[in-house]
Amino acid sequence: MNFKESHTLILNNVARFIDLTELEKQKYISLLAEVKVKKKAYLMQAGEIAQYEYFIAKGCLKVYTLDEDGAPHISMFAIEDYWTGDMASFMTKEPTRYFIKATEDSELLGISRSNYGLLFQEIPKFERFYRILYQRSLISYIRRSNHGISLDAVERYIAFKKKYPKVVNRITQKDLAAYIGITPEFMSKIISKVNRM
Amino acid sequence: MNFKESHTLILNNVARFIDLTELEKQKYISLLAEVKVKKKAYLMQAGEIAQYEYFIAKGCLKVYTLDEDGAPHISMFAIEDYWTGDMASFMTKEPTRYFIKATEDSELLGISRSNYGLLFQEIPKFERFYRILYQRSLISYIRRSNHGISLDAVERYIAFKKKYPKVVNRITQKDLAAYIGITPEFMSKIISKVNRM
DNA sequence: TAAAAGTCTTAAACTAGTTCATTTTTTTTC
DNA sequence: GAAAAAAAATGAACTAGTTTAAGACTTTTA
Repeated sequence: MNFKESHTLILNNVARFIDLTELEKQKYISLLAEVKVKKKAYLMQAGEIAQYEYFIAKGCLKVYTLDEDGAPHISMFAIEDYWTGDMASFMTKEPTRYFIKATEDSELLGISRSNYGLLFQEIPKFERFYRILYQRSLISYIRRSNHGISLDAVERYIAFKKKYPKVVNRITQKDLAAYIGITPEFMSKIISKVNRM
Repeated sequence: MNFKESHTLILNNVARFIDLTELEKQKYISLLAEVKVKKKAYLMQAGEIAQYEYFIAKGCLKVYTLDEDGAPHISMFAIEDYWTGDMASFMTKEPTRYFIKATEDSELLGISRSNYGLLFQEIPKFERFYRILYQRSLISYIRRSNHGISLDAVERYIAFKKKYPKVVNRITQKDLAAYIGITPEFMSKIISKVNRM
């Protein structure tokens, strides 16, 4: 994939909520950095300060923390047409507690902190874009955290498969367990149980 | 409390992120509805379509869903200077799955769906206000959903007490259990255990 | 201010999910 | 394409949190 394609993708993503003139499109693209991450490479590691927010043009990454026992907790799988990063660290400049690791060769577009600030000055419409983007993210986070509490592990697995059917086939069972919030052993049990149903 | 006080509160809240002229302040206030809810009364019930987003000037409310077994899961306690409602239902006009019930006599300011739309037309600065508000909510939701997964019940209780020391004394142990995600019986055990430490 | 309703405590039996240990299968790497 | 590394499956012993039940304490309401 050349960068023309990733630019088209991100412009289509933005066009969901705001209309940009040709000039604004060019300006926006000029504020983005092109980033490639090989499978198993890290885009971010705990302790660093997040310098970019990312749009994924191609590939798949897992976003996770490690608890005190060193066990990973995956908070999201980021694929094409999604946004990722650690907004808390990006905004506050505090060190992140997240790792972001590519599970496939991936191509991203990143916006730096200073360009993120510039963007609102130069194209105020982007306040609206991000207002709507964050509003929608908030809605889906709230839904998800409710599911996390009120459903048992089997139901959470079935809900994930239903909501992200394409993702299930691109990730390992172990990573899925770390996302669902159970051990790989129990995940294995669940899957063979669900398949038998 | 008369409404002047609640207006001052909401304007101070908004002033955290944007500056308004006197005229804009008046315009904004004119778009808000004054709402009072008595203790134990509902601000919202599952099945309704959310018509307002609310700012709490005074009081305390619990936001919760009921699972298939009829057990409540509290997703937040909303107190003075916080915002509440069901944004998903407010935005999509789908019926809400939430109940919002006052745990104390409360006074709120509500913005209707049509006024929310108007607000952005009349005072575009509010795109920025909500962009930042949602961004910060998102950050705290992400933090919280991570805690929910990686901490055990005792740790979740201690974290809640530390983060919201004023709220703990205003709610019942039963409601706290429904928020932490455990049974009231186990909550009772935890509290006597933590007090003995 | 008495009775009713709701909340809190305690304890024993139970269950969803963990831990640990071993074997089989799949994927990666040279 | 063989060897090494990682992922998946299986099973037995274990634990954090649930369920059920019953009595004590507090708050609400008439």
